[in-house]
Amino acid sequence: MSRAPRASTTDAGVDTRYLESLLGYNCRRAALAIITKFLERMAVFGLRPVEFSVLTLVKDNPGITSRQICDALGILSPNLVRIISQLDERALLERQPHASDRRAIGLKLTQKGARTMREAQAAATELEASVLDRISAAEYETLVQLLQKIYLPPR
Amino acid sequence: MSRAPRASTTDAGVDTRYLESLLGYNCRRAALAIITKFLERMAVFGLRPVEFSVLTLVKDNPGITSRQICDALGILSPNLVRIISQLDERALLERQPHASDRRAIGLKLTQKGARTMREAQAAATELEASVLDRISAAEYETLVQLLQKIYLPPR
DNA sequence: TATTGTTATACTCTATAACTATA
DNA sequence: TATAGTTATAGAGTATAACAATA
Repeated sequence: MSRAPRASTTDAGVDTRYLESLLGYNCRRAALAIITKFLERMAVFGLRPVEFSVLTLVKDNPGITSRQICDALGILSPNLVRIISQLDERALLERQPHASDRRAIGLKLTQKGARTMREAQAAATELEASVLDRISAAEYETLVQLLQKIYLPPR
Repeated sequence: MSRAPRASTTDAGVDTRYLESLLGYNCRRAALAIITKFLERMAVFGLRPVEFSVLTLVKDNPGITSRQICDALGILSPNLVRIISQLDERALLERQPHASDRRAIGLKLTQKGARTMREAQAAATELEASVLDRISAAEYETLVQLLQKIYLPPR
């Protein structure tokens, strides 16, 4: 694990080499750069990253519960309540009684929600493609796979 | 840019494939996983990620100003004031009049700060090494380089 | 007129405890 | 006794406006 790579020094002559050798620092800076563009592009749909993620899970898993969303996204249930309520008020999803468990609530997209997500995911895919200005398609695939090895439980 | 990789479905049978195809999502999840370990490991030094980053910059750039730190880390000056004050109160760094600009304040580590950072950076390097349980040394190097291509201005 | 450091402040995000209704 | 969803609330993190001292 070599501790001193290439980027000697940043803009104003500040030595940032040590920080740039740390994986957590680089992940966070890269995530921030990408999310900033995501925020700008998704503003037209009124969707922040969490809302986009929640609606994606509801789309691909009709009848999913809040608990399952929390587990999948790593967020806490009290913090999901308002998000779901607001998406419901905006008529992007609807809550329906769960088949077997009367404590739980199944979620599914409304027609409006489905339409919005078709457009939003198309925009997200465009954004993904735009990183190919900086890295090759092969590097992109490698990057995604390596990131998943970092945070996904080993299979 | 292929849109449906390997990890079919997560723990509770939830389909997360689309999210896992997005770079921003993967970066954020990986960053979160790494930062969680960082928080645990650095608790003994009482250092959060920002404080670790600030002290690192002060260590490698004695006399650095708040403005330069803000630029390098991408944080806003009003939010740095308290961080610097607290590090000063803890006697980890000290403020000294700037040589040429009487508006600015130069920062440098105290002896205690230097000692703390020697230990903290050793711990950080250990943490870096621990990701080699999940990826190879070559993959590690590749990952860091690709992440920097994402967020650093092209050179 | 612009910049460094600062205060005050607001808004979002994240985290914990505790309640209800079901299981 | 445990779980799904909820409420209330506290603490981080992040954002903008405005000021004093200096450039």
